Amino acid sequence: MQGSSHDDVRRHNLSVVLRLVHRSGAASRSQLTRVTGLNRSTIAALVAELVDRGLVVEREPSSTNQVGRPSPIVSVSEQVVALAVNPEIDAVTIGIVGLDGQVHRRVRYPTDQSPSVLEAVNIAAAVIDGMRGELEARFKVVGIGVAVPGLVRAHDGLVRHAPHLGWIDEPLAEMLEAATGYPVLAANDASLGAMAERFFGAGKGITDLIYLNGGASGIGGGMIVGGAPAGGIAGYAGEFGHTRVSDSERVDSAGIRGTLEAEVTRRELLEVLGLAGADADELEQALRASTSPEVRAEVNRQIDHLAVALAGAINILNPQVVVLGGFLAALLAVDADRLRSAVAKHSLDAAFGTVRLSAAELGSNLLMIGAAELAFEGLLDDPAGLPAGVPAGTPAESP
Amino acid sequence: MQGSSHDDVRRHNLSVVLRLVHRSGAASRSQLTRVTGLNRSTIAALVAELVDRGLVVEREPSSTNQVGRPSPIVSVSEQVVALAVNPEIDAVTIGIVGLDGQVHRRVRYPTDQSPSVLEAVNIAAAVIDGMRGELEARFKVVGIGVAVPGLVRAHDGLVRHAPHLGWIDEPLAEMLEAATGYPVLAANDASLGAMAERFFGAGKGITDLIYLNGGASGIGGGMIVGGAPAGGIAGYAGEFGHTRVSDSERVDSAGIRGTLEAEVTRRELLEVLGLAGADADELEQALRASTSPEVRAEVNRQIDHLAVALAGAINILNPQVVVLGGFLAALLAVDADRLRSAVAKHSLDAAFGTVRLSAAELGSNLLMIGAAELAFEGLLDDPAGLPAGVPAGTPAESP
DNA sequence: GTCGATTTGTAGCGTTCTGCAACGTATCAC
DNA sequence: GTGATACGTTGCAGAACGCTACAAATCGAC
Repeated sequence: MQGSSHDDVRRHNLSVVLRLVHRSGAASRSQLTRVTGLNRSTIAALVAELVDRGLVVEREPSSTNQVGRPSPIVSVSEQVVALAVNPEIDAVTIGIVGLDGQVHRRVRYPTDQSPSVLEAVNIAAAVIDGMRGELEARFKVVGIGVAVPGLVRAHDGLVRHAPHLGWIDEPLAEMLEAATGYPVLAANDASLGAMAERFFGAGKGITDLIYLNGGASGIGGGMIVGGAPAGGIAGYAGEFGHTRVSDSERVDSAGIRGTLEAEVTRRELLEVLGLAGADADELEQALRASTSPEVRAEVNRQIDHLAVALAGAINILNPQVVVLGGFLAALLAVDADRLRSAVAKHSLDAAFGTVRLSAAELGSNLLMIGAAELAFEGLLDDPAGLPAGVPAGTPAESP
Repeated sequence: MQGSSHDDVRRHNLSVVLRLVHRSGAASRSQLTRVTGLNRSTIAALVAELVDRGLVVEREPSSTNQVGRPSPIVSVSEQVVALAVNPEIDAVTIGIVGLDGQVHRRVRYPTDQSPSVLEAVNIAAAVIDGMRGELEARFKVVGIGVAVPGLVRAHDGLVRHAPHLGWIDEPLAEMLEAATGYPVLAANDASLGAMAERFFGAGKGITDLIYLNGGASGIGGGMIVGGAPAGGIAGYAGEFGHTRVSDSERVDSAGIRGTLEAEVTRRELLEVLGLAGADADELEQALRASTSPEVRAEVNRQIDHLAVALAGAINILNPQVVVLGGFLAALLAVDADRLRSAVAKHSLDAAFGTVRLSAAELGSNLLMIGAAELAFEGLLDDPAGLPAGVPAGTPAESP
């Protein structure tokens, strides 16, 4: 419950302008005046300050087809980037992501076995050190965002429990910060996926959204509630995978019976298809192509269970859009009608009537964009907070 | 995505100060400076404006036991009230609620049968007309808030579906506004209950909270997510009653099978106890007193099903507190340990570890306070928005 | 190609609100 | 009573935005 003063007004307005160009990619100054409701002269001053700080650039408009003096186009500076890190069971992926959402570079560093925290940190730090020349020459790095497949405590980036990596209570953010010298934030991968889809994917402009992702190791999710990412009190929110959907004895990765994650699995789809492995696109292709009644039965079984979980979430959250990623998107693609009517059977008409079921749009860049967004958040909240025009600090010694 | 100007700063600061005294009941000016971070002189000016507008009053502190010049105590004016209306299956309740959360008056108008919208509006309007003399002499009325047992569209107060009242697509707010001349807002009763408990009851100061209420006609709920009431895209959020908790064939009021509302019912508790009817306290007494194994078995069955729904909600929302009202509070009171361990069995340790399970505290005033809060919301957001001035019939101020 | 209409950038001024510093005042402890 | 402390009060300065007037750039009509 804080009061605000003039400094806050300026900060807020800078933040609003930077967020707008961050999300839209580019906007004319006159568009900014209309959207923000601020005065022309104020927008001019705000944009000038953002240009000074090296966060945005102005360029002449190309051809407007409009009467009147042309308004300069404001777009995000291509030099401002965040680093994205995503440790997985078989690799650590590191990326350079621009403030405009563009993924400049992505390095996937495969590991023989599931990496320990120390290994993951060392890999990330080594890759980042390798890029440091490029980063310092061409870019201004605001920080590092880490997408972790597990529960992450929001405020300090402690990994409480990442079952598939076998991590428990690991101070990941702290370690990576010490190893690289950049500020580090970490969050659950699916929550970041939700944020990415919301801003740059299937949920553009949506204020209430549920995102569910199906991966090799289970089902995770995230939500946007009332326009803000909902993390819960400690950042553990969004665990849709452990929602109960049946009375069966199957257990999930957390040992809970009859849950979504226990009933709806990528592994079983691959098995019934007779495939050893497949990426998301291949799986979807195979499911569509198959005419086997066994495959069909398994797909139907999984769709029906997925529907129960979705209906429950929809009844509780009344969202506008449900975004499905990974193999859940494949289930939607194969039989959207069945999924829709199954959800309808378990949900309230009023709440489900307006819901759109969408497949995720961002594909393999999803987590890079989401993690980067996490790192950008501080800058977007307070564009004047960081020192203007100065790249991030010096590297510290490795642990 | 709006910019802010000077007017907004002032409005925001007035709003912050009024909200603080609204929730705390009273605070010294020096406390306000500390909490808001604003300057002494600014607080003085803000409080002076709120006093001018008749929204708060200042009084001399009684005994501070502190060195230094005593700071005036700022508290909400007792003249500012909202009207609360709650149509139910067997009565319409109307109340006068102060900005300090005090319920000045409550009138329960019983009906022979479930009232139609028109009847409910007419009853409310008649009762309010009856109070009008008092209202105009002693109070300043900011508006009417209605707590409806059903789905209500947030922005215009249309009752989409109130199953127990048999209302479908009724423009309740509009009708009551026309009948009384006061601005009217309406929302789901359980969502308002969540808000009331959050500000004045078991969830004081909590930012992430789930509220579930068990009534004669079913189970409703509401949530506070990240400090804000979560209504979803149309205000239908919080329907925990229709969460699936078993594979059984029992159906709930919406015709959905195996849901919380189908399995956990007040009626069955009364039946097994051999009671014809009982209020919440009597039911709790009877359950505690009973030694019958049948009663025990039914209680356990209901607790176990309730636990599934709570666990699902906790996994998804990661709240700090779960507040149970109505007969659900009785289940908690009878065997909190069983409920706790049953929830633990279905939820993630990290998410459930920190959750407090509480009984609702506000009892019979819950919906009056919640509905009034809805009506106050506009005033709290913009204390200067309504015409300034002194309520009618106020004695002239001394020179 | 010139002229008017339209839209937007730019510069200077005024308004509003908050912060700050100095001073006044009420209470407590001795 | 006297000093210390905390807070209210007053006057002034600074910061940010809106407003107005003017300049500039584009389009369309003739």
